Amino acid sequence: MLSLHQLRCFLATYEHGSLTAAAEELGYAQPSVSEQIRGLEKTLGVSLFRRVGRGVVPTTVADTLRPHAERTIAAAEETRLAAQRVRRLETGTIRFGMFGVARLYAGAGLVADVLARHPGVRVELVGQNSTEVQEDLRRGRLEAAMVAIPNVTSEGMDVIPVARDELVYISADPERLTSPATAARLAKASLVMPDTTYRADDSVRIILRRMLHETGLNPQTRIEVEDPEIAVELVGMGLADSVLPRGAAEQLLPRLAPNAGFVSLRPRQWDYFAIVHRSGATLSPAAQLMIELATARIQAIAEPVR
Amino acid sequence: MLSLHQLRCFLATYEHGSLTAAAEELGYAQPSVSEQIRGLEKTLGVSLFRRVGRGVVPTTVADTLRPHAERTIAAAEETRLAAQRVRRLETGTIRFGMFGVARLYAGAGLVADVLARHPGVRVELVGQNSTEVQEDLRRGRLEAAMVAIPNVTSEGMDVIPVARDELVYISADPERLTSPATAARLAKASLVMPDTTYRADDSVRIILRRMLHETGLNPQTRIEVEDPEIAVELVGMGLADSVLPRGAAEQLLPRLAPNAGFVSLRPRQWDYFAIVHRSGATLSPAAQLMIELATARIQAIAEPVR
DNA sequence: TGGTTCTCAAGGAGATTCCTATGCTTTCAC
DNA sequence: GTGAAAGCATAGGAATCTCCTTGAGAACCA
Repeated sequence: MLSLHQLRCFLATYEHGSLTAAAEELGYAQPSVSEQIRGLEKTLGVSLFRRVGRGVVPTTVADTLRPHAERTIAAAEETRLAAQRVRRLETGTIRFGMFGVARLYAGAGLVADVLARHPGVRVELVGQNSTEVQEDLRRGRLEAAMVAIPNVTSEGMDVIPVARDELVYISADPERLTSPATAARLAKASLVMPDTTYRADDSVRIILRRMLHETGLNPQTRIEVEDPEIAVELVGMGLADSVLPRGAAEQLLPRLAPNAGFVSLRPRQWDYFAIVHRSGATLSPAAQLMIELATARIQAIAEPVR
Repeated sequence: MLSLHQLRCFLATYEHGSLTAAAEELGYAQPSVSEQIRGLEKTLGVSLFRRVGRGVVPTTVADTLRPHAERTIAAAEETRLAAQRVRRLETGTIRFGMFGVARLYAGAGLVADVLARHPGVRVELVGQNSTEVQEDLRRGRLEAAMVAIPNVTSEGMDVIPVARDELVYISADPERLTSPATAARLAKASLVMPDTTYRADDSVRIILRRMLHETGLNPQTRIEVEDPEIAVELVGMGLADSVLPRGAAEQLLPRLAPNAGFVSLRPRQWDYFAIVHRSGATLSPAAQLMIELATARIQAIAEPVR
C-alpha cells in the first residue's frame, strides 16, 4: 500500500541522489530509507533508482513521478496545517446552539465577541426551534447550547445554570400594569406564548402552570407562536398579553410594542438560562470559548447564578 | 505521523457516519478503523468525531478537514496511476543512447517505431559525443545504448553485438574507386575521420591502425571531425577521403557528396554495432523495447550477428 | 423491557519499521 | 596499483504498529 512515508523517502533520495544523505536529512538510518524505496518500487511496480556503485541515480520514471509525489506530500502537509489552523481557531466553523429568548440576551453580540477574538472563523448559531436544538444535542450534531430551562436536570445531559431572569407580565393595557400580576389575574388573562426553551415543554409555561396550579386555576393560552418577537408584536397590537423574562421584555418592547409595559409577577418567578451538553463530554476549545462568551453576555443582562 | 491510511479511514467513516460501516467498506475489523481515527485525532490534535451512543457524528473540524483529506488521497491515487501509466508505456520518458554513425541506421525511424507503438511517451535519443554516452552509461544516467564498437568487451559493461557492416573507402576521385583500397593506399591517402563510436578510441581508426600495422605503415588522418555528415561533405568537396561503414556511406553520399563513391577495403574489414548496458543490470521494459526496435532497425540495413 | 446495533477496551498474533553491524562495490588519492 | 573512503545491500534483532477476536457497555427501537 502506498504511503506518505515512502514518498517522503523517495523525494529526499531524489533530491540528494543518495540514500545516505536522504537518511540523514530524514533522521533515519540508511537501511531504513533503502527499505522504504524498495517498498515503494514494489508497490508501484516500477524502478525508481539505478543503484550504481557509489550513490543512486533516478530513472526517467522517477523524474515523471516526482511532481506527483510532491503534490501528494504538499496536500498532506496542507491537511496538517488546516487542522492546526482550526485548532488555533484561526479558521473553521464554530457551531453553537442558542434557542429562543436566549438569543435576545447573547445573539448578535455573541457573534461579534467571537469574531473579535477569532476573525477567521465561521460562526453558526443554530436554534430555530427548541426540539431541533434538543435533538441536535442528543444526536451529537451540536456540541453545546445555551438554553432556557424549566428545570435543571435532563437525562444524559449536563445542564449548568448560569443566570436567571425574573418573569414579567407584558400588556398594552396600562390598567393591567398598575400592580404585580397574581395567579388569579394570569388565569383570567388571554395570553400569547412563544416557544422559547430547550425542552418540548416551554419553561415559562411550566412555571405558570405551577403557579396557577397552587391556586386551582388553569392558564389560558390563547395564541401560540414561535418567536418572542411575534408575541411581543401581538401584545403591542392589544390582541393578548404575555409573560417573558425581563431582559427579553426590556429589549423587545421599545422596538416592537412601544405602547406596552410590564410588571412583576406575584409571587415573583424566575426563568433559568443554562449551558447544556452531553453528559461526560470533553468540550472542544471552540465550545469552551462559546460557553465562556455566551455566559458573560447573558450574565451582563440577567442575574448570575452561583 | 500523518498517514494516508488514517485519511482513508477518516473519509470512509465520515461518509458512513459509522466506524463499523467504514470498516466493512475498507475490509477491516471495526476496532482497527477506530484505532486509526484515534491516531489521526492524536496526530492532528483535534477531535474529528463525537462518539454518540450508536454511531459517530463528524465535528465541524471534520467538515473542514474533509476536502483536504480528499485532495490528499486523490493526489496519492494520481501518483499511483501515473506510475501505472508509465509502466504500461502510456506516458513517461524513454531515454536511449545512440552514438555517431549508429543513428544513421536507426535514428528517426527508431523514434517513429517507438511512437507508433506508444504514442504517449517522450523519447530522448542521447549521444552527441561518444565519451558522453560512455560516461552516462557508467554513471547510470543512461540505461542502455546502441553503439559502434572496436572490440566486444568493456569492463563493467555488457556488450551484445547485433550487427556488422563492411567498411568502405569513400572518395570523390573516380580513379581511387576503380579497385579495392589496400593498406598501402590507405597509408598514403589523406583521410577525414569522424568520431563515431562508444569508446574514446574510434573503432574505424582502430581497425585501420591494425590493418596498416601489419604492413608496417601508419595511417594519415588529416582531418578530425565529430559528425560523419561533415566528413562526407569534406569528401564531396574533394578535400580528403574517408572510411565509413557501408550503410552510412550509402545513406550519406547521395545527399552530401553526390559526386563521390566508395569501394571495399582489401582485405575486407567490419565495424560492429552492439547494445551496451551495465553488467548485471535488470533492464526496464522501456529499455528492452528500445533494444528490440533498434536492433531490428540496424539489422535491416547491416548484417545481423549471431 | 429485551433485543439489536453500535463503540470501546483488552490481549495476542503477525507484519512492519528501524536500528546496528557487516560485506561488497566503486571511487579517489597517493 | 593499492589502500582508504564512500555508499548501498544484507542480516539479525528489538520495538512498534496493525489488525484481529472477544467481551463489555451504551443507546436505540419495538
